[in-house]
Amino acid sequence: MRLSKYFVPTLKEVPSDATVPSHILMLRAGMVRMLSAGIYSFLPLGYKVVKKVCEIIREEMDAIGGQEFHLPALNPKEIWEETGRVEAFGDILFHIKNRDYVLAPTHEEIMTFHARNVVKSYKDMPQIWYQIQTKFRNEPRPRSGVIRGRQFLMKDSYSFDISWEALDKSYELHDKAYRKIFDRCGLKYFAVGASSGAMGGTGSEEFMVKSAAGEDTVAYCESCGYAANVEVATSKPFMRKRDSESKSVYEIHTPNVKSIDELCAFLNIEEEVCAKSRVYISNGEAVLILMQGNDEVNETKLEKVLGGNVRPAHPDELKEITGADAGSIGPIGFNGKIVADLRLKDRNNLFSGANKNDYHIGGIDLMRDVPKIQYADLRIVQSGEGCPNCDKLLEVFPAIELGHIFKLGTKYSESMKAFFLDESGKEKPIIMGSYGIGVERVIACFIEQNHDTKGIVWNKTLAPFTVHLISINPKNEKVARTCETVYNEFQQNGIDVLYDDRDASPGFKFNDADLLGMPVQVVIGEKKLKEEKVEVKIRKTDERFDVNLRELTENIRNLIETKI
RNA sequence: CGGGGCGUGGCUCAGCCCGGUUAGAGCGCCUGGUUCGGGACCAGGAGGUCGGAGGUUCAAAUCCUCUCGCCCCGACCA
Repeated sequence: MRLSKYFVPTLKEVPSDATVPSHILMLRAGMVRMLSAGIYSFLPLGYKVVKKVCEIIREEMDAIGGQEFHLPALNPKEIWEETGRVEAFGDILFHIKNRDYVLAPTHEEIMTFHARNVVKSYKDMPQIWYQIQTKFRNEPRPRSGVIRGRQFLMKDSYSFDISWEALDKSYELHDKAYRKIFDRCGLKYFAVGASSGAMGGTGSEEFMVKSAAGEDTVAYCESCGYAANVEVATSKPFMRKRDSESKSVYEIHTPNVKSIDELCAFLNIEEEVCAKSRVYISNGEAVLILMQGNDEVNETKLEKVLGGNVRPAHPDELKEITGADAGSIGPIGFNGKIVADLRLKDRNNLFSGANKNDYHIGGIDLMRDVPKIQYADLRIVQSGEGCPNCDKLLEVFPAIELGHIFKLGTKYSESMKAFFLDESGKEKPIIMGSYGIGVERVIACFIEQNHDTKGIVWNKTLAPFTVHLISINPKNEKVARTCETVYNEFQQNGIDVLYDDRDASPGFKFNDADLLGMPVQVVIGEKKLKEEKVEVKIRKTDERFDVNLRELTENIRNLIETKI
């Protein structure tokens, strides 16, 4: 492709509304343009990458027996009402105004609709059906370019099996396929166990990429591979022991002392001897939660302990329940359920609020003074704490979810009456799984992981072109003629080449080439041509060397095979 | 949905607080010429209802009200 005829509007300056590297670079490299918040147009160069990712996905899905479909994005609302998901999705689901249609945010219902009409016998299974298609979700806040959009491309697949054991196989196949896909794309990723959320189901795994632009927070152990969303992550934090002697309880006047830090400074004590109080409302009942020092309450864990939803008490409720405002609440004199984090188990000589504004209490012995206390793991895990599975340390960081695999079970087959007859002629619901990959996220994550100050650094798998051919001075006849020859020869040898034949200054072309980031650059200029040589540059390493013109194609082919 | 910020040629921004010539700059674009190994130079030129609507005023990019859009933080997130 000749750059002079190719629509690649590169930008020298950073567009003002982009902040994350992948977004900035996709705009600057002329891959995408925004149409509206969370809605992006892919330009030719960007779409070429999309097609490459899709092709890898297709190959790996086909390899596990997947069959590609193409389902409508426009769906009758009544199918979605069969599973109750019109309500479940709420405002996220786009509704068509002049007919009872919705824009599909995912396709469990539609796949199940087709399955129930044709998959009637145990002999018809297993099936793996997939598609790569545009999804629509009315995200309240799209962000980070294509990472969270209102319209996006997703590979979604669905497995139909006769038993849970068979589902395990389909799930395993997807797990392996996903790893191959992400490996082939050159992504550094890891898999975490996750709660299946509103999708329903019994088991799920998320494929994540570490990134500052991520919206999930995960705890990860480099050493043993333990990885979990912080919502469910556990750790081995440092546990402070009970002092050998317990002091008796005493009240301290602490005017204007609210936070743990203020308390520590005021009394000149360590954070570890403080029991921070939080009041939650669970099933209409006030529960006091005690955490050590500045440890934060993990509400997901708390909900599991208390059963059902929890919410923090409002300030006026606090006053009514405890007699004090936030900052002066504590376990002594609190009438109600008390749950403390494991880090406080059986501890003594603790400081906490007095349930009286501007007063704290010291010398608290949880064994002696708070007899009805219950203990549970309630902390949000933090970086540097011990991995629960090995003796190394955890790292906590934000991550982007690339893909998600679920064991759905019978949620959809039962509500939509997708039944089959087993060997004994008994009617049973189909056992389903669903599996998704965000196509644009694969691209954005790759760029997040593979860029430098000058631009994108593609690998040969995803690069829109393998070689970027730069003509230094196209007005020089020999340069122009040589470039044309090389360009043709590359193409005849199956080397996908982008040829910068524009009449622009060398620096301009070099910078564009670095921005676009093709793995290999071939520079043809008058100077080196005098010795029948051209310069070859590896984008990733910035390595440059001269190659004899006559050996160029052979050399580049070797380079592609071995070095990039 | 709460908080903050922004909206001025294609892009990045200045001007706004304190209203007053013809609304500026850099980049990009067009024409001609020179140049050609890391975002070249000279000369000439095109391009703006200052997001939109209403109001105040002799006078509004500038002040006020409403509205739309975009970004960031939070809430939410299959």
